[in-house]
Amino acid sequence: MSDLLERLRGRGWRMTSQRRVVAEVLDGDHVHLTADEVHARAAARLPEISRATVYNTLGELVVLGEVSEVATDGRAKRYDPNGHTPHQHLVCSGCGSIRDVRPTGNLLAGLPQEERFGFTLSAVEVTYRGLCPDCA
Amino acid sequence: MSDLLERLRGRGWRMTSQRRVVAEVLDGDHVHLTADEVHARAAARLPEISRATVYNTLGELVVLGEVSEVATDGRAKRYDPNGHTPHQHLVCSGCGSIRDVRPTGNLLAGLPQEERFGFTLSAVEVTYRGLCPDCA
DNA sequence: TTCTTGACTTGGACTCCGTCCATCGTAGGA
DNA sequence: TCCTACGATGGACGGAGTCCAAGTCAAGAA
Ligand SMILES: [Mn+2]
Ligand SMILES: [Mn+2]
Ligand SMILES: [Zn+2]
Ligand SMILES: [Zn+2]
Repeated sequence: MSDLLERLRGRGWRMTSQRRVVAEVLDGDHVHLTADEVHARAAARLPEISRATVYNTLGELVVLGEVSEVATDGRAKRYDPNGHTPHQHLVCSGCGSIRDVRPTGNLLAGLPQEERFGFTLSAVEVTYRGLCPDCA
Repeated sequence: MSDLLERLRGRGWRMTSQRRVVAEVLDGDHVHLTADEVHARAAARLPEISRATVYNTLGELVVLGEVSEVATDGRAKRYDPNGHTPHQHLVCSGCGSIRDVRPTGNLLAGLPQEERFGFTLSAVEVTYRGLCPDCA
């Protein structure tokens, strides 16, 4: 994602300091931050950045496929900078921590034709739940 | 779920008209209603029932395992009366409709040991996304 | 370099979903 | 029938996210 800014410029984005800072925050550790966490980290570099702009920018990055949204529960959505490498999530039922995981096999294949009810499948999201070593 | 009321009585539930009505609403079609939809249907039979009571009762039913919560997006949670038969969901990206589906195979088996990071797995949720025949 | 303009940002109001709480009512046992 | 602890009520409250009118500024034009 280091060339994210290039790709955005290539797509005609006006490169503002706000967008740059949000992109840099996501470019750091591959964790799964909430919008407010992104805002807090962005504000550390650019104090006046508004929540609305963080939401706008995250939404744009999602549409562009650079970032994906993860909604594991009824809490705040988390933003996943790992947008280009398909993967699934392992969520701790205790502390809520999230790990990226790569299950084997074709997940779509698990749903037999007669269970598809005429739908055109496009994606599968799998959430594995359990207790992490610390919470066990 | 027709004997739900029996099971609840057996668990020491005080049987109020409110709880009875909420259970009856869920006992109808096996659809996936939001809490407010449950409230609307319950209020058709018992006009004074409050939203708080609907939320309380749904929460209790979830804890008892009679009903499960489904959070497919950032919108309102949906309540699934199909609590005793494990199944997954097929969600239309167009209209948001939800169907119960039963994938084949052991879903937990898809996550190899070295991808479990010491977690003790307890459940897997799979959401298949695509377009329903109407939206395609 | 300066000018111009429409894309972008801002902050606050607003909505939606859900929780909390003080108070009132009642199911069900004595 | 009476008592009382459990449950219901509704209104205040909170978190997450959206919307909007007004102000700002990135970047192309000259
Ligand atoms: Mn991820
Ligand atoms: Mn279901
Ligand atoms: Zn944990
Ligand atoms: Zn549809």
